[in-house]
Amino acid sequence: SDDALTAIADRALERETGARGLRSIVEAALMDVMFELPSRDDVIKCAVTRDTIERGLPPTLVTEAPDRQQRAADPASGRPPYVIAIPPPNVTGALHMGHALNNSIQDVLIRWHRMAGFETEWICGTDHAGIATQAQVEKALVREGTSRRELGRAAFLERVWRWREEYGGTIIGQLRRLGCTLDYARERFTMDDGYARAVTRVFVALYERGLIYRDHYMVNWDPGLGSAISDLEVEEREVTDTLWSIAYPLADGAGELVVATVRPETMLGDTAVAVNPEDPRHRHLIGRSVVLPLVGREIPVIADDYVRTDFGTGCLKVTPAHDPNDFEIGRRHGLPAVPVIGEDGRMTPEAGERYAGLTPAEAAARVVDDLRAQGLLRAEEPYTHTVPFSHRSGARVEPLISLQWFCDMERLAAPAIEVVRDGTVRFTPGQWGDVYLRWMQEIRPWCVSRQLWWGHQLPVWYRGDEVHVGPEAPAGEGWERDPDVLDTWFSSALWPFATLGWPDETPELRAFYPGSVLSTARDIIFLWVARMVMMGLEFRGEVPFRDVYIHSVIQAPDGRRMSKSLGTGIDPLELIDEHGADALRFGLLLMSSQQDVRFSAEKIRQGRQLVTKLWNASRLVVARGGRAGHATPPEPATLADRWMGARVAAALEEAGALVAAYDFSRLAKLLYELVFDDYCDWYLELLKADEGSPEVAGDLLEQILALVHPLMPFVTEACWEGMPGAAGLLAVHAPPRPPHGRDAEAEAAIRDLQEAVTALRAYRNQADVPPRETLRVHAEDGGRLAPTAAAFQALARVELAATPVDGTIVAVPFGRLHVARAAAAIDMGAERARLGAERERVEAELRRAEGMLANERFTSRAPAHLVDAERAKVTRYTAARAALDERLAALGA
RNA sequence: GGGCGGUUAGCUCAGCGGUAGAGCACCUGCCUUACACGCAGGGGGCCGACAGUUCGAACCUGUCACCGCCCACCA
Repeated sequence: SDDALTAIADRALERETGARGLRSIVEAALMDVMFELPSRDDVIKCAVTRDTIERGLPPTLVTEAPDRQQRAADPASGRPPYVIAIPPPNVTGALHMGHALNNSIQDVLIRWHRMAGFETEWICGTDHAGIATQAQVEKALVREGTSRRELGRAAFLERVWRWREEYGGTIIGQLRRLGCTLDYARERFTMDDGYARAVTRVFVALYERGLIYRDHYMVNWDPGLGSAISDLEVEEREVTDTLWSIAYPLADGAGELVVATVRPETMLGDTAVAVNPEDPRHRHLIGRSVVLPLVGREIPVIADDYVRTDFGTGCLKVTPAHDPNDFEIGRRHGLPAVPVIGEDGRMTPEAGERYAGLTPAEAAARVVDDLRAQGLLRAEEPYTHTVPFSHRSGARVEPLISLQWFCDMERLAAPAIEVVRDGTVRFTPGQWGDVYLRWMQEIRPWCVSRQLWWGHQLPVWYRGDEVHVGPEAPAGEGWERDPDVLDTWFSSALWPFATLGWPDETPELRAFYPGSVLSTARDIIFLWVARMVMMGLEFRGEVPFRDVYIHSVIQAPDGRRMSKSLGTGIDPLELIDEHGADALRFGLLLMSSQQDVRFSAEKIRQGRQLVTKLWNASRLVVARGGRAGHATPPEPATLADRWMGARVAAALEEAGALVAAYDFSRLAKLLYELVFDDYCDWYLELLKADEGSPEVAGDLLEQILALVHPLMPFVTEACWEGMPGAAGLLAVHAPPRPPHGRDAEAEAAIRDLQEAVTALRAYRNQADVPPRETLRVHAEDGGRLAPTAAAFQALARVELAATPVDGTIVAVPFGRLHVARAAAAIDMGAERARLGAERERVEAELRRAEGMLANERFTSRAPAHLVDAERAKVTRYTAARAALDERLAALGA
């Protein structure tokens, strides 16, 4: 391991000193390499259970990733670095399945590009998660019999910081267990000093550019939280309420108007009744007034297009203080707003003595009672509609007018729309780009202030009517800082550049902005992705990333959402304990898709099977004398070598395309098949039959390990370490090199071999021939099996006879195999039925193909190669049918 | 109310215009000295319904039926 360290240090020195003068990076990298890189034993720490030792099974790999990612970039290439900023997990959070999938994906991308020679940077860090964290600490305080208010702001914040020290960041350790090669050395936190500086700078700049302003406006008030929340934090839920019809007497005593409402308590704040100007039923009332029951206030009847004539009575009570629509109507007509529900979620004194202090629900009941007593209730009926609830606290959102800070989004959105339209930023799958655009085009102001303590306090000071926005209080006495903090997403929006030292022009910022890819779940496209694009463009003049990959959502096995509260969550850490991190990573990637998928434990088990397979295959190859570290690919000695080399080369090419397309499910599948089907089931079997050379087997294993490594870093690293000739970490291995290109001759020969071996195995099963029994076979094959005759005899356990033998005919696409075994051993009836069915299938296909060829419209219109394909099929099926006829005849049919 | 996605083998999912695929589960053989967390062989599907386009449709178009998600200020 000392050699490895030295080599890495040497390479780092050489590399970094040439790298665009990034002095601080050079020093940091060298320090890490020299003093902090764990030894190989730490990197590949294998927890070997008693069971695995006793049974000789492979180790269960549950280790942690290296502390420091290795940069293997070639600065001479001039390629831009490959950069991903992790979606910062909540500092107090625990790793869940979404994190596990998303970070597996990112690690594949990072490792893949690192091995491909890119300089890579995977920005690491956590989010302070204002509301979630504050809520957790508050809960703890309640258990201790105290509260946030009791402690006071300063003591409370101190407490949160301590909480963070104690419980925060465990998720980062969990990412290590997953094997993620983040840049742990440069871990950031959205509340660290440098980051706070960036947040302040952005707020002040946006204020100075006129994009941030303070206003009395209708906000979503979360009474549970005691704070305003943004539109995106509101969730509409269907609720069945009662729709009450209430009579409002006309002020002149000439009758009444009837309005309908599900919130009778808000009538206390009504300042008008609106009707549609086109409505003949009510037109004559416009400009007159009604007396608001229970209150006695005289309010006008106004005309507004917003009122529907086909709903309810056509009369709308207008409560500008507590309904977003009414708020707009109020602004249009200059109506006063009478707030009757306060920020504490209770009725205000303005609601009247009789109602003040009640909850809205209590007030509603009392209002209804009172109206009924006065004979003003006209009707009540059940009514199902959607009602806003807080995503955060679960409380029913109370729309009310409040003085808050807003960010005007329209100007910021314009260029962010453009970059997605013109493809500068590309979503995968592409449909999410449309979703993004639709939202951006109808973007509304963002309420960025929160009435919380944990977060970035607004850089705003007040003195009387004076307002100062800036990093510090202005000179002079009496300035008080705004107690509110910023929406957590405000700071998250700066993540791609604030983590790199902005607003300073640091070397990291110059080197690693803009990033390459953002990988995330779709639920934060608006909350986070869109805002990063806007802020990146506004403050760096460049998009923060070129590609946005939206991964699938993994649901519980029963199709419900995976969530702790539903009890449907599955803990990825337990899966790591049970199957190892590689198995989890692989399984999740295999599951992932363009659409939502249900979690299936089988996929994780499949991952584990691949781990085991690689381990066992490595043992075999090493035992046979295979080694790693060939400077140039060893010359293939056999057809099997050539064939397998071609398979690896093909897989390599395909894998590259799949990574580029973010198709991780297919990538996982491709590698699984390469290892199981091609390398183990065929090539290693051929190797055992001395039809492959250990030199090539070792080299191919090395390439396969390198290819699989981004998905399964632990087992591949362990296998690699066990190979003679292996030096250094596989993680910084050169990219897998295609051993040889296509090899038509070898591929054809091995295909013939596979067909013959498979046909004989099938025959053996049907004819109930013991696997150990060697069969005498005469091949009528036009010499097709000659190049692989020895392999054929070994794998099919046959002895080739030069002269014809009597017995059974086994058909292969290129001829017939005569097996010297009496057909009597076979269940004649069953065999005849089976062959008959097979013949029928072939016959049907033949008829279909002939039918197509007989159709003049097909032969004249379809592309030539498809017509040729059909002709070839006819030839093939005719031959197959003849062979089947022959076998049926031999059976005496 | 608007939009998006889904409906394919018992289960979880691929395939998206030219003979229906994988893994798991199932059945039958094998402890073949890398691996029984394995190997070999096999059974199983009118591709949600209906109509249309096409020489040809699981795949394209339309309608419908369920299921899921997102957006939305009709009291």
